[in-house]
Amino acid sequence: MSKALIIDDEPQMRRLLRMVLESRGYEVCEADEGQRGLQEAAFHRPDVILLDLGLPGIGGLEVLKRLREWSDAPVLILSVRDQEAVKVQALEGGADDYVTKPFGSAELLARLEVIQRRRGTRHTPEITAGPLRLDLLHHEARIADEALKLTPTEFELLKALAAHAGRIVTQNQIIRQVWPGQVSDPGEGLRVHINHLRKKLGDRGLRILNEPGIGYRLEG
Amino acid sequence: MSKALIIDDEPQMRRLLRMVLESRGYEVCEADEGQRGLQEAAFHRPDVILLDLGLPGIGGLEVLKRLREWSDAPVLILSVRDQEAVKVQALEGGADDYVTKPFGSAELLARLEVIQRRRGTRHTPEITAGPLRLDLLHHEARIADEALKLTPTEFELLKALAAHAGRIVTQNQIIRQVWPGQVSDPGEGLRVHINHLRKKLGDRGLRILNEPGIGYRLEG
DNA sequence: GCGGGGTGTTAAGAAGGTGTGAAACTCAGG
DNA sequence: CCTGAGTTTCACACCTTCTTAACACCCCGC
Repeated sequence: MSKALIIDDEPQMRRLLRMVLESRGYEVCEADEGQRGLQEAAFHRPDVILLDLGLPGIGGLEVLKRLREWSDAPVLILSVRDQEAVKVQALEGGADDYVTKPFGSAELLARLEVIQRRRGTRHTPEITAGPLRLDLLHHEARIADEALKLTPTEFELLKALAAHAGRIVTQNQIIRQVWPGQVSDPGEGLRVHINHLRKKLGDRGLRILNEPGIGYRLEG
Repeated sequence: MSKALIIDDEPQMRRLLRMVLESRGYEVCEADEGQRGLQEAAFHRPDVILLDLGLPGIGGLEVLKRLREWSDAPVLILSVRDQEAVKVQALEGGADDYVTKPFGSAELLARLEVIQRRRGTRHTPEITAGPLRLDLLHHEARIADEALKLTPTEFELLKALAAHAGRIVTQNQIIRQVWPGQVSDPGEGLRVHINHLRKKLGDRGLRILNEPGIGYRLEG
């Protein structure tokens, strides 16, 4: 059973959506405003999010932006006609599809299933690599349920490596991710942080290997 | 066992509702008029409220409005046909669902359970974390039955931490929840309130730990 | 053996985040 | 207008983290 989150300020629209979704077997939660929508998303980890662009307070685009900081959940935009420009912005900002009000329930359900299948129903705000689990929402790292105490830079670095676990990650790629804004930094301190990470990882089945002249590889 | 409050001016309707509800195991209390309904709601803290829109004196909408100033209890509206406009107003005013008179007992009970379950998972009237208990409805905080005297900000802050007790809560997450509307505030005063909270928590098995550069964690 | 590029390790100063007390400000109630 | 609770701002000491620098090392080709 999939969980869906509705973020829309109009109670009638929420009610309509809830009926349609629940009739199809979705578990539904709602938010009437962007801020609360983000909280609900963090709390319920919905499998799909229906987001109205015309929200009061922080707008739909802003909600999407903040959501995408930690969540990969598929997002279906609900828009009215004459919002073409904003719609494009939303799609560029990480939305998966949109429907234009008014819409039929059949169309809505169809698009929902498409974007969920496309994403593979994966929405986890975490990265796993062997025994390692990174909780991006809480900035927590665990190896087999044992918490690691990492500094922000170390966490970001490990995230970069774990996102492509088993494959080489270029020094440039790492630097761009950990130190945004730097362009062609020689990566002075990178070696130091790699060193720290290796010590903290210890001997628990995870190793950071060096590929001379290229970058690093996380092996588990 | 759930408590239900009936607010309706027709004695026959109250009698019918009471029978249906009690047969399902509800504990029932009644009010024949809006003002009294609010008093009953405050006194009995019902788990669900059945509210007739066609009340004499202060109308159903007004009752709902005043109720929502302090209560999150799910409200089921009882309406007659040809009250579409008012029904919509009620839903916008915070009602959870409605049934149209005349209605079958099966439909009534089904809707009751839906709106209770809907509120039940999330809108928990309280949050607990170890010895700590937060009563969200009355803004009361207790540690092992000993009341804490918290300011509104401190309460909201503790709520944010307790909702994810044991896990890190990012500074951004805290700021967004406690000071909605701020965007990228550096969180000047956050440290001060954390300080106050720590003093008030004292040494009672609850600690607020800092994760430098990331956020805070409530440990119990 | 020697030198050079890249890497691992360590230490220390620089930078930035945090704890804390007190003062300034806001705002409702008397 | 004053008062007091609550909130925000400020200043400064303190601590963690980041960066920088220095040096040892290891693998190569020469």
